[in-house]
Amino acid sequence: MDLPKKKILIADDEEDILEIVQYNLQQEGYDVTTAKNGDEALTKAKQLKPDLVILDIMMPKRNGVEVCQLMRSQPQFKDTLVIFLTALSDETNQVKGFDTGADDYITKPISTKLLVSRVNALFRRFQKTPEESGQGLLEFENLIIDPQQYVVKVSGVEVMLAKKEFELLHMLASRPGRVFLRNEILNQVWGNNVIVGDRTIDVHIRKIRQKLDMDCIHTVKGVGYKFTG
Amino acid sequence: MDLPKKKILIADDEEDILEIVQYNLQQEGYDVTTAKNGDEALTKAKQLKPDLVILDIMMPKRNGVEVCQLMRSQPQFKDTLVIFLTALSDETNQVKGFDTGADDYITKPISTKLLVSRVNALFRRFQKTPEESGQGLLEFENLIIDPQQYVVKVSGVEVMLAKKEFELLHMLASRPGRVFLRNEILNQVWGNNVIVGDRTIDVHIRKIRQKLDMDCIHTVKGVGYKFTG
DNA sequence: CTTATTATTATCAAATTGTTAACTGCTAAA
DNA sequence: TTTAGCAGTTAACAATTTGATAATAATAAG
Repeated sequence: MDLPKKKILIADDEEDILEIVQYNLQQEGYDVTTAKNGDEALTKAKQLKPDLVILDIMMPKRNGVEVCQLMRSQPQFKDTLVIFLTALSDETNQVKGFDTGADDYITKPISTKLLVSRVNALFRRFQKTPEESGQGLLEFENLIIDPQQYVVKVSGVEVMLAKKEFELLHMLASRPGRVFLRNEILNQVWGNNVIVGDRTIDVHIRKIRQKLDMDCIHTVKGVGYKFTG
Repeated sequence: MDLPKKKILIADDEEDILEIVQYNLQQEGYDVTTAKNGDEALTKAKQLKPDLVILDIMMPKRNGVEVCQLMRSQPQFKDTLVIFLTALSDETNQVKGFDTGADDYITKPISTKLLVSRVNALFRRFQKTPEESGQGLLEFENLIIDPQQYVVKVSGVEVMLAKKEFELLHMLASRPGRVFLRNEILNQVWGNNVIVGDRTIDVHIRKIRQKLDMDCIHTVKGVGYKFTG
C-alpha cells in the first residue's frame, strides 16, 4: 500500500476483546485505536476521523446504537463505516442496528479471521477515489501542481514536466519552506536502493527552474533544497 | 426509490427460498430475477447486469463460489455486489467467500427481515450515481460517448469502436484530465487477473486515435494516458 | 584566495511509447 | 464446410523522451 493506512476505532468495554481485535487488525496493516465506552468512542472519533468504527452494542456511557445515531447525525461522519459487534444474536436488534445506519453486524463470539475478512470486504468496496480522499492538488499564488492530471500550471499556463521532474517538484512543494536534504530527495524520488551520481538532482532542479521560469526552488548550500510558493 | 429500481439476481436451487426471498425483496421495491443454478446465474447476470447478486453456495452446475470468481474476473462485474447465502456456518468457508470478493455473507436459516436489512445497508453505502456506474452518456465539444448504445459520435458522425476500444475510451473519458496508470487501465478494462503483453494498450490507443481522428488522448510518459474533451 | 558546493551544458544510454504487420480464434455469410 | 472478416493480441522494430553522467563554469563560505 502506498496510501496512508486506514484508521479504525474499536469501542468495547471488554479489555480482552479490544486487545485481540486490535492486534489482529494491526497485523492486517490497519491503524487501530481503542475506546472503552460510548463517550470515549465519540470523542476519539471526532479527533481521529477514522475510516471505520467498530462498536460494541452493550457499553457503559452511551451504547453502540446511540453512538452510531449521534455519528450519523453529523455530516463529518457521513462516510465513516460502522460495524456493530454484539452478543445479541437476536434478529430484531440486528435489524435495528442496520436501520440506524450500520454497514455490518457481527455477533459474538467473534472469529477474528472472519472479522478481518469482513473489514477487508468493506474497505475493498469502499475505496475512495484519490481526489475524494483529498489526495489533491497543491495550489500557490501562481503555481498549481495537480498529481491527478500530472500537470503543473504556472500563471494559468500548462507546463509539461517529465516524471522525475514532477515528482521532485511535488515533493518539495508538499511542504513549502521545509528544506529537503539531498538524501531525502534521493530516497523519495529515486528509491532507497537506487544509486545515482551526485549531480543528478542538480540537473533536474535546473530543468524544473527552467521550465517553470519562476524563482520558487531555493538552494540551501551544503544542506539541500526548499520550495516557496 | 428515486432512481430506476435496483436489479437483484438471486441464485438458489431451492424453490422455496427463491420465492420467499424474491417476494420480500420485491416488497422493498427491488427488481428481482431468479436463477436455479450456477450456469443460469451467470447467463442471466450477463443479460441483466444486476446491481446485486445473491448466490447460494451449494448449487448444481457451478457453485456460488465459482460463479463469484468467474464474475470477478470480468471487468463488467467489477461493481456488482455479491452476497453469499449458505447453510454452511463454518468460518473457513465464510473467509474463503470474502476472499473471492463477496460483499456479505448470510447464513441459513435466513431471516428475511435481516436479509432485507443487509441488502438495504449494502445499497445505502454503495449506491452509485448513473455516471459513476458508467451508465450516463458523456458529451464533449465534438465527441459523444453513449455507453447505453455502445456508440461514439465524432462531430455528429457515428464511429464504430470495438468493445475493448470503446471501454478504454469510455474509461479515460469518464474523468477528463485525470491520468490513468497503465495498471488501472488493465484492471478496469481487461480485468484483475488477465495478463496481456505490454504493447496491447498502446495498440488500442492507437486504433482509437486513428478512428476518432482527433487529438483527445494524451500520453503522459512513464505514467499513463489521459483524455481531454 | 582557496575550497567545497552547486549550476550549466552537451552528450549518450536506457526506458518508454508508436507503428506496422502478422497471427489466433471466433462468428457469420456463402 | 469453407471462407472471409473482425477483434484482440503479439512481435519486431522505429521514434521519441527521459534520465544520468561527465566536463566545465559559477558561486558562496571560510
